[in-house]
Amino acid sequence: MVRGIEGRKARILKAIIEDYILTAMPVGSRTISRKYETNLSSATIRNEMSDLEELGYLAQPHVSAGRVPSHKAYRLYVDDLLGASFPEDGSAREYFSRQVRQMEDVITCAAHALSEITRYTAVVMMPKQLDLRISCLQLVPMPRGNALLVIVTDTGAIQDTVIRVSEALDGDALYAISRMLTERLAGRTLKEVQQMLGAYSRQGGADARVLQGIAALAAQMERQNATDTLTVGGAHNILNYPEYSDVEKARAFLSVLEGREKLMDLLSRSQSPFTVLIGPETGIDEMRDCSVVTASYQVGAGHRGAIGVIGPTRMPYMKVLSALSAVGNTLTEMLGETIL
Amino acid sequence: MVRGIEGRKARILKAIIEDYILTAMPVGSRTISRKYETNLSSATIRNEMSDLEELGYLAQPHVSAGRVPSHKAYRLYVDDLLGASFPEDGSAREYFSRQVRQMEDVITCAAHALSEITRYTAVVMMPKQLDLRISCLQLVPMPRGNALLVIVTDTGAIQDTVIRVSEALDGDALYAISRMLTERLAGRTLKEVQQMLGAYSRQGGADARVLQGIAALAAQMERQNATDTLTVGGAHNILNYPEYSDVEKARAFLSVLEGREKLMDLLSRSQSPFTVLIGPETGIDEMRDCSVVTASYQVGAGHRGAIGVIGPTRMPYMKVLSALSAVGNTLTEMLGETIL
DNA sequence: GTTAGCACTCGACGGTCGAGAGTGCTAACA
DNA sequence: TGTTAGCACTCTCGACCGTCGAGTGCTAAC
Repeated sequence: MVRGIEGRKARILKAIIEDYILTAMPVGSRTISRKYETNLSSATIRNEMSDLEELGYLAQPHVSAGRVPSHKAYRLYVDDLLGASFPEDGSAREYFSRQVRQMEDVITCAAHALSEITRYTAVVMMPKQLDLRISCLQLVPMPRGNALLVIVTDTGAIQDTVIRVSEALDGDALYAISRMLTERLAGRTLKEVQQMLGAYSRQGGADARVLQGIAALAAQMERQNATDTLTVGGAHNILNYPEYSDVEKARAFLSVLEGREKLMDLLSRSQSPFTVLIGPETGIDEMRDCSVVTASYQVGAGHRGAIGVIGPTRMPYMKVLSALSAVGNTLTEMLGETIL
Repeated sequence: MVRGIEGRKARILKAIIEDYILTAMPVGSRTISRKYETNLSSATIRNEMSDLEELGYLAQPHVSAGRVPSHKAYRLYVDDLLGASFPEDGSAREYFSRQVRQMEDVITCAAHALSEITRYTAVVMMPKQLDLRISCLQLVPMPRGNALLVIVTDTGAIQDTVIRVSEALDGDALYAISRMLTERLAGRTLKEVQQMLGAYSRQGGADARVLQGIAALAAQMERQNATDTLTVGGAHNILNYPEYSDVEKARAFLSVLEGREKLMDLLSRSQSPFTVLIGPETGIDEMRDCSVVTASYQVGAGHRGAIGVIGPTRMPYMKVLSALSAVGNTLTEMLGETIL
């Protein structure tokens, strides 16, 4: 324990917190005396607990119940943990074995991995990327007068869509068009492309469809990249914990997850390397019994994304930090490989 | 009501079912007398209800509670509905406005639409496609020595992945390779491609990476298409209904949704145009208080997929059928356009 | 065939009571 | 001065009980 509390008191507080994390039940003096501080009697523990309560670290649901750690106690406990080092969860990488297509897939994969490792709700945020520039543009022939329009940006982001083209165009013709388009559009930002093509396609003509398709795809791509993307995994893991055995509370919690704004806000407050928000610190009423543990990860040059775990305040922070650390590193690695 | 029950009894039973659907509370004789059959006294209704109970259409939770429809009653009610015509939900199309990339996106979109319209859990199944043949194969240049490998099949399915290539290869070179590969591989099944390339890539050499990439992508594509794909939307809508106000039940329900096998089974029993499985008919214990309403939709030539809604037995079947009908048709249309 | 009336049943609700858990306080002890 | 045993006290929880009200089934009259 960092400060404010010395040796024995600190040990007792820690024991109470850890027992409460395991059992979710108010911890009595006798439990501590038997399981943790076997050389002290329950009466002694009681005196210490009484002190700790006065200091604001413990609370009693009612007079004849045991003690429950306060948010202040968790704060102390977590700050202590964050100062120490913790092992990286070795099993994390296994969860990434599935097919990974591009950024979005990696993100989704990470969210699932994190929620499966921790058994809590996981959130992964991908930072927005502004002013993407087109690096390449290609039409791939498809059956029956369709073509797949693929746009690749300088950052390696990919977006594609199926458009209709004249049936007369074969692969070579489509490639010729692709080449010409790439020549004219490479290096332009998505916004510029939209403006340029807006003018063209209003003229109508044979290949207006292609140009319209490009403009639409560019617009969509920009829209998608201008906002931070957020993925949630294991949303209903929360039902596994007695804190949310009340359906109303669980529903409220899940609603917050659905309306992404508040989550965004939480993750954007993530600082490097780890941030822990406990209960009321989240600023979200439906999460007053939750903690949010976040870590940031590196995406290419300078961009930072964030990953986080949301669970009851009474969560095994050590394990969660290990998992976050592992998933965050894996993420940085994978995104470095495929994208940067 | 189709058979077994004549005029007034049928009307009363219908009234009971519809009231129960609205309120989720046992329906008393007085309620029916006042709200539905105002020209009959509650005593008369009581007599009829007593008959209906003897016939197995109603049940009493306890002697002084009202009556609750049995599964047999729902069966009758639903069979009656299925015989009639119902309006198509006009608002369905609005939900499809988002970006739609290819089959998977359409499926996801449909699941969300369906769950938002009905406020229940929606499932959408895409049928497996065996023996896909390659129609085109193309490498799109990406920054920093990467390329996007795109495979298009004759059915219009698309799969892509990022692979590393020699930095010396520019767009034209990649197109030349693409052309050659397409020439050699077009018309082959994914399995054949894997076999052919397995041999090549073992030889090593400069472009072994490309061939390996193709083989891997083909393998993945086949894996993905060989199994039916399933998407679930609005899973936790179930929490909105008093039938699942017990967290344990809700959890069990959500677990069934996660382990997809049982869902697959349910959807594969879907017959054209609509199928309704009531409570125990689902064969899933965790869903004994649920009904599953499914519809099938057309995917291209001959293939049929299925969409479904899962909610409490006491659901407004009429509305659900309307929604299914609308989403199913939209789906057929969209897949017809872009894929077929 | 329908209805009013009435006795009856059963769950929901609120109150009471005893058991058990855990506390705080006090006094004795090292 | 710190630790501990002992004890009275408080509070929750489950069991039990009586009341209330909803809804039924039955009977007799229309």
